[in-house]
Amino acid sequence: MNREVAHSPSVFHKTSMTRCSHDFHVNCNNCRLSSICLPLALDINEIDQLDRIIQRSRPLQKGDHLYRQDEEFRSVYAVRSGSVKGYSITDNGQEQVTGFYFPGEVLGMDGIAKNHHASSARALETSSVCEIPFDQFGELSQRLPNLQRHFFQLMSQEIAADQQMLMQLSKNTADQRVATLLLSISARHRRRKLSAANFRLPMSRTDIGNYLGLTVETVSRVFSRFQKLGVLGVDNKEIAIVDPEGLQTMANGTDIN
Amino acid sequence: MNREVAHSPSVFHKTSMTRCSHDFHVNCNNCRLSSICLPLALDINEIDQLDRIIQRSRPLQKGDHLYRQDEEFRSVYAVRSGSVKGYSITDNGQEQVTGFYFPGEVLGMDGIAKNHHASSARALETSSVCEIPFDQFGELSQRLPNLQRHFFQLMSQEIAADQQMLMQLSKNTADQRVATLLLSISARHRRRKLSAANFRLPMSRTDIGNYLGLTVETVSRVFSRFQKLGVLGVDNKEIAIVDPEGLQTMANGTDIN
DNA sequence: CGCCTGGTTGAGAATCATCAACATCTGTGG
DNA sequence: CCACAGATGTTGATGATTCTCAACCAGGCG
Repeated sequence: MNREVAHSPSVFHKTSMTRCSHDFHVNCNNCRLSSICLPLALDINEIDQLDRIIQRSRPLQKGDHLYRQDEEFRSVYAVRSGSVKGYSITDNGQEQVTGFYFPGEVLGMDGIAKNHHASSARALETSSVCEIPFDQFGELSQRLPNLQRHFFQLMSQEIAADQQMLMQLSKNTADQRVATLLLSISARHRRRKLSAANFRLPMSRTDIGNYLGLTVETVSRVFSRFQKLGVLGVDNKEIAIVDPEGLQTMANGTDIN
Repeated sequence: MNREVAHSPSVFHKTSMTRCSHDFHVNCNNCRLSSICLPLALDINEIDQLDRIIQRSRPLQKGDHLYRQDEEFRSVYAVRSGSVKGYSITDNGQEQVTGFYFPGEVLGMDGIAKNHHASSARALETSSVCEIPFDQFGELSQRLPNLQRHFFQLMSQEIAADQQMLMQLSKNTADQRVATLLLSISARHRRRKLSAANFRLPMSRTDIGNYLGLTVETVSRVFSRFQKLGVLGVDNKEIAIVDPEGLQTMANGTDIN
């Protein structure tokens, strides 16, 4: 059971003494997120088998890494609470934010191909995650068709989402991009039975800009403009969607079709 | 109407397009592409099982669809010859090219999630493809760990590639985007043991622009500029990479950091 | 209290889109 | 085989969105 690896800086590989000390009672069956997370397609017995390979550690602090680019790939992760930012660094040292992950969402799948993580992931706030060792997961999904199928679907979803994002970056204005991101975050809150209208953005303006292919300044201006138009309420990271329809219109492109 | 080729015609070795693609008894075992395609990770016996579920139809003509957006998802496809364009249509009717697929490459995986294709795919030229019915494929990969693993990797690769593309669109100039695309196509030719320096682009300038988030005019100008700089030879769709290093420099960003 | 990070706002600059004209290619039918 | 028409590609002039540079403000923390 000694999987601790000295060369790895990830928190997961140096928490042996704290694992299971507080969280042993959390499992997939009693997890509020099971209906939108990996267990989604499984029956009780299957969930139990999945649960047995999942590792839960103590919460990550803001800024802690789940994994780093080029590190050996071992696991995929499901966010349990908090939020996580995925990003990668180009050859010439620029950062590109590749996604934001909220509770119930799975990340790390881009590392499967090369057995090394193609991106890094760090907590945007205090967060906890479930680690799913991929070797064991592969074996398990060999035995559970439902699990295999669901994971295929999960990866497919990620592909489709990324392509949606390509569209964003390729065709949309700054206004449209920001509006779309806010609507996406709103929808993900709704999925978790949280307020779709009022929420706190866990990421910085810089991260938003980076993700959307815009500068901080532009993002800030868009927020201000939306507020002035009465579509949004903006108080630093607190966001209120005052006029959802209006925001949707902005996302579609201001001009009438 | 004689074509007066005023610009460096010597760099071109016209690529012959007359390869016979209607082999009658094509199978994965005798396919030239098996080492870079789905069979990659399988042994002879396993390839045979895979081969048995693959359907091969007569070649597609230029413009023919493999599948259309929103159509029910049944299969993924591997390109055997020719080339394919993936694209989707937004709510407001705009087209977004999501990828170009060359022999040995697999497409259609974005349809798995919702059981409906999230994009369309059409042949850019006369092409043949292998159709892989996904139900059977799922069952088979249930029995063949190697196949499951390889397909996980394939999807992961697609995710990583899309995220790479996000970076492109988000951070790079027109020059960098075009340079990167050309280098990508070049590398994929090399993988198939074809000339990495001289090839024919199967897609239109419009498609390139659409894919890269640029207008046709911009793409055209970049091509002209690269030619003027002695990096490329451009004769309509025939491309000669005259100075690969130079092109790589353009892809990285012209300015030194 | 002052520093530092993160956010906002303004003015000017740059890249790329748009509009427009023209050139070239393709393929179809005479 | 040629002629023509529509599609595709090229080039130029102009303009808009967004970036860059810069100043300033606000909040958190030593």
